[in-house]
Order: sequence, then structure tokens, then C-alpha cells
Amino acid sequence: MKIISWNVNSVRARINNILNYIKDENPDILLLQEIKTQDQTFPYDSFKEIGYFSYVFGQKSYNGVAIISKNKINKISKEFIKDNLNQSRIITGEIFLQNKNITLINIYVPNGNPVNTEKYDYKKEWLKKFINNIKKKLKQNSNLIIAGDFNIIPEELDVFDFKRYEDDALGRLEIRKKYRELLNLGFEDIYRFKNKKKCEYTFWDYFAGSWQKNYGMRIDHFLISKNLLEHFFSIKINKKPRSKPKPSDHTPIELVLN
DNA sequence: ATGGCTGAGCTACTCAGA
Repeated sequence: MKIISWNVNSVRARINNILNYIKDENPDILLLQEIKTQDQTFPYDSFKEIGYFSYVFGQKSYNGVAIISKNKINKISKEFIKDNLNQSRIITGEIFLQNKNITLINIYVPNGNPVNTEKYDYKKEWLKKFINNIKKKLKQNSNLIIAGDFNIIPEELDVFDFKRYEDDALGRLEIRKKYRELLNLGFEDIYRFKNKKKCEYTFWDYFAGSWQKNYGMRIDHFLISKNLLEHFFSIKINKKPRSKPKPSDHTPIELVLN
């Protein structure tokens, strides 16, 4: 089973890139973040034509997440946490892998910049609630996959120049500790688990030639419950979509389980 | 380099992103 996570920075502006990518990679499930559109303007038909169901938690202009899947997904929910600002940042569902029932959690964590503002407080509060609800969920189901745009640089090697981000909402110790707290509930950051020292990124700014200079950061992650490790086959950051015309500033991360 | 690019909403220019 191939599950992919991608912050597309507008599903409508990116629809041709996304459809071409699906044809190349043939995912079973595609988790999208930053769709930047409401449910009623989501391009359901484009995905339906190539054989995918769409489950959408949209929002006008900003944020928004969706699950695109070849098979129907059970128990879709948009209420994993109560969002203080009513922003559309989480959609969950349940899938089966062999005999296991897995809860799939697709997230778009608040950016939180600038620090020392209500935006940063919102990010901290959001992560706190998220971690609490993961703890609760683990009591019902110990098979979880959390994927998406975390807006967290886990370690120094996950960004081209850590000094520039150590007091940023993506790199602050206080935020990285939240990530560590989440992992300590029984997850592996599966990319880092399989690539102990590798420097690969999932995001590059649009400006200042960041892509060409490889001034990027690894902020999109797949966290899987440790008891799902026996199903692990591969994890890959696919840089190809970032090199295409009119790219998203993020590139997809691809997980294969069997 | 706390914004040099991009997208949405809208149709001039702001907000947001990381």
C-alpha cells in the first residue's frame, strides 16, 4: 500500500501537477495539505475521472486538507481536535492493512511565525491539544499513521542553516520538544529512522533561488506506530515534483507498507 | 534576508506562508 503526503499549496492552482504526479506514482492514498479552497470548489471530478474518491475538509483561501483514495475510507472525521480558530487542519479516517485497522491522521500544523505573537501561541496550543488527543486515540487503537506538514524542523541536520531557524517557530527548541514528545508516545519518524544521517528536504522557498541552492528544510513527516514497523517497505522524499513548472514549494513524501 | 516569490480573493492590494 502506497501512501503519500504532499502540501500542494493550492489544489486548484496545482491540479495538473497533481494529476500528472498521480499517473507517475500511482498512490493508493494521497494526503493533501494547504488545498486553499472550500469543499464546494474542490476539484472532485478531476480525481474521480482517474479513479479516486476525495474526502475534503476545506477552507476559503487558507489551509484545508484532503484525503484522495482509490478505495473508500471509513469513519472520516474532521473533528480530531477542536481548533481554537476554526481552521481546517486535520482530517482522519480508517483503513485496513491485512488484518490491522489503522487510523490515518492527515495534519497541517500552524506555522507559528512570528514568535512572541498570538500566532506562535496558537501553534503551541494546537500541538498541545493534538498530543493530548493522540494519547486518547492510542487507548482505542495502537495502529496510527500521522502524516503531513508538521511545520517542525526536528533536528539541526533537517535544515540547510540551523542558526537561521533556532529562534524561528519551525526550529525553536520548545517546538522541537513537542515533536519529541509525540514520538515518545510510540512513533517513529520513519524517514529519519531509515536514514540516520541523510540531509534531504521537503520544502524550499520560492524566492532567492532556494531550490537551486538546496536551501531547504525537512518539515513534512510520516510518523508510524512502532507496531506497524513490521509492515514497512520503503520511505522516499520525491524531489521530482519540486523541479517541475509551477511547483508547490513542498515536495511529496512517499511511504510503502506491505 | 522579518520577505527577494506565490496563491487567494478580487480587480488594488492585503494576508499568509516558512
